[in-house]
Amino acid sequence: MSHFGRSGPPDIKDTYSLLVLNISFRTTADDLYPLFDKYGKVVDVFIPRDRRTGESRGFAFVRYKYAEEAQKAVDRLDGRSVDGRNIMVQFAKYGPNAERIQKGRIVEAVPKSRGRSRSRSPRPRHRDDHRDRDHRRRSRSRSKGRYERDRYYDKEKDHYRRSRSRSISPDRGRGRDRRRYSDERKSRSRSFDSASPSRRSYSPKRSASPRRTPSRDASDDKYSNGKKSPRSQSASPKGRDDSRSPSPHNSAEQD
DNA sequence: GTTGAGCGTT
Repeated sequence: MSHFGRSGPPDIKDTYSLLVLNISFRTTADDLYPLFDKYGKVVDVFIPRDRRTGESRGFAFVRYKYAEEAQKAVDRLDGRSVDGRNIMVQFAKYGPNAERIQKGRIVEAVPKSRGRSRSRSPRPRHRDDHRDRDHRRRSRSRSKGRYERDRYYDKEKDHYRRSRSRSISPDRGRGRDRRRYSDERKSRSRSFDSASPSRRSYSPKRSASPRRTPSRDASDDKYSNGKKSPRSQSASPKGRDDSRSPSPHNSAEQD
């Protein structure tokens, strides 16, 4: 039973989710499970991964069966050195089962009886200040470089859109690409053909121009969510590439 | 090979 989150949340009825932050990017659920399981009954361990790269986002969710055990793990593992990084363990708040928190005001934390009378690390937490959660997932990291690049294309986006609106219809370009990449779509990411400068035959000067509109971006994300990223996202990084290369054609990358 | 504030999936 090392596959957590493989089939979604197993049983979230009386479990308490803990948020583990500051973990290594290569830390897996199997690495955290034995660590947290020592302090209590761990029901599930889930590590969110990036949709595009599939890399770990640097935090995990450990679900305990009892709040007291969870609190104990928080107190014991909080600030602990894991994989060379000192992790931060705290109770999850914005989780899917956050309703119980506001309803019963349980806060998923231990009752006032125990309270956090033990010892708490006075770490500076400016999380409440940054309420823009949507901003964090975009510029989570080195993505900032892309962010600036997107802004740069933003001004050209309008010009680019006008050009192709009166000259080339989107259906024409897509129809051709879709026909050619019929078999590539299965193995290749859709982001590639959009970001490939060589693919833009009708606008070689502009080169890479994702021209991402909010609506398009949302749709694109949904597609990636439902079909493009079915890979396992749990403690099994072993067979992540085995199920994504059914094409015997090695020239799929070359045009 | 990179990054480091944060809150999650079938």
